[in-house]
Amino acid sequence: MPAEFILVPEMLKEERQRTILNEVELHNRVLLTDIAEKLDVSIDTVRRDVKELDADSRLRKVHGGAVSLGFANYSPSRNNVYALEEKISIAEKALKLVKDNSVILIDGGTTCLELARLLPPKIHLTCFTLSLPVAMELLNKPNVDAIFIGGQLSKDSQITIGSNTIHNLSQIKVDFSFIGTGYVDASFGLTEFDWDIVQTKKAVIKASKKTVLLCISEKLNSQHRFKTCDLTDIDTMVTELEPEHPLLNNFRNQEIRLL
Amino acid sequence: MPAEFILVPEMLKEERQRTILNEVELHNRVLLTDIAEKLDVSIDTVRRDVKELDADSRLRKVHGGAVSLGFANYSPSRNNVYALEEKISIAEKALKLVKDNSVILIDGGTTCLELARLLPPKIHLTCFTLSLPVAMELLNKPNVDAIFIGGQLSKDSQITIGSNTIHNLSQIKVDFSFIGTGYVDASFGLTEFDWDIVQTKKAVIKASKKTVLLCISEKLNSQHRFKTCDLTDIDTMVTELEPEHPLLNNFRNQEIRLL
DNA sequence: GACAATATTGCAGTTTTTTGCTTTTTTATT
DNA sequence: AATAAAAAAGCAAAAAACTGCAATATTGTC
Repeated sequence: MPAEFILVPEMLKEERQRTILNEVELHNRVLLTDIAEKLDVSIDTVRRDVKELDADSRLRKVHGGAVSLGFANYSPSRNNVYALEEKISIAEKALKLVKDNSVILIDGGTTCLELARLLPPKIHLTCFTLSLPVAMELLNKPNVDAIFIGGQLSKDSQITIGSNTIHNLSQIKVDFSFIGTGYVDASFGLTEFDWDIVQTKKAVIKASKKTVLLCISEKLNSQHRFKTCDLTDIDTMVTELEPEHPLLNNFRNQEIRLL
Repeated sequence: MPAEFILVPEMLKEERQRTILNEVELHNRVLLTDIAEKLDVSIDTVRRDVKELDADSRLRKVHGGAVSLGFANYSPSRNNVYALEEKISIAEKALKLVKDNSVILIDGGTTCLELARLLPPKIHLTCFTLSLPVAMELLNKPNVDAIFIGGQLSKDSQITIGSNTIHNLSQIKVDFSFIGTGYVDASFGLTEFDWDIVQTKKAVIKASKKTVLLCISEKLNSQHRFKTCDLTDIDTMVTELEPEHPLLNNFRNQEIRLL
């Protein structure tokens, strides 16, 4: 810097960062260049400030600017998830079926949510979902193009259901869908407690070239009142067990891949 | 120091620190160089004073100066929504426009989220939204029939955008929509940073009989690159200010209701 | 009051931070 | 794949902070 231009810092770093934060909170999104111009400092300084604020989790740095955290740090309490270990191991196995640049659909339920959570940051996907928690999770995946299937929201299952949802599903065809189920039995197939959800799951299966069922072993050999589909409609069933495990014997003679 | 210039300290250390503290409280920040000049002591002395005051948690020392504690303080654990008080007061005012058994739409953004949050448990509504956080909130309202407008998810704004969303919006007509905006100006109208979001907001407005803008006063008289609509397209604007507040003068001669 | 022990202040030299600029690498878009 | 924009890395100048030190002030004790 030429000696004759002595810059008196008219602003402390602290103030500057406070201003940036205000701007971000206020407008949800800012450009680094705009900030630099407004504060009359170099873009580098702004970039460094934003980097710091990001490190402190005060905002989120994005290419070219920054966005407010909002609810990005939304963390549904994962502590009280039943059989989390098993579900994670299922999700890990299912993850191997997810090919880069494919088009998939992820259903609701805690096991499917784990799958969404485990998607690596670098994977490139088009991912449909009708689950609010899954959608929230997909927001954190930089290379996943997430599309939400709209419709009426079911309060307990946190997914969209109903005719609108089903119609929207009828418009798509994905490579793989990953679904959960309430109950599964080798001869009765997949069943549910709720009629609306059954209708939605049917539409999901119809919208998929291949359907993968994620299901902890505890649900095997159980059934309820409304039927989603036969086991033959499922291409792959993933449990936390080894595929050779005796508990899976009933499912072995079906035309279904165990994983 | 030459013996003939004996400087009687016209100020005790105690007084000096009191003065520094006052200055900080008054202006939220202070430069060490300014203080040194003002008190006519060396910069080192000021530095040492500030260091002490910092150690006593009376202010926070930063590079080049000091800032008041309140200024620097933030509670990351606490709900870190910017200007939460104002937004709640806006949401409370807007809530009065929400009639039982009506059909409304709630946009994304923190202010709109507060509105969703404030919906009383007993209110009976059909509520559309394209915001994931708002949808999550609506799940807690037992008597609200929530419908999610599906489409491509925008990671930053956490709302659905794009042609599919716009098409879905074209199929509905709600009594009231409650929207936010990035920027608003009396003559330039509502503007945004993001083109896709503008298109979506346009579709929202078109899908509404009446549109209510929720906007904290800090955003008044600001603008950005893409235009959502003119102020005349908005029926009611809700800020945290009294409708008679001078800051709203520019907006008074428009055909818009201030609240 | 004398005097030693302690604290305060300013100064000079050194180290650390901050900032803007340039160059290279990465990322996004067409 | 090509292009343009943004980010990262390295560099240098300047401001600020720190360190040790000497001069001075203050305090406590006799």
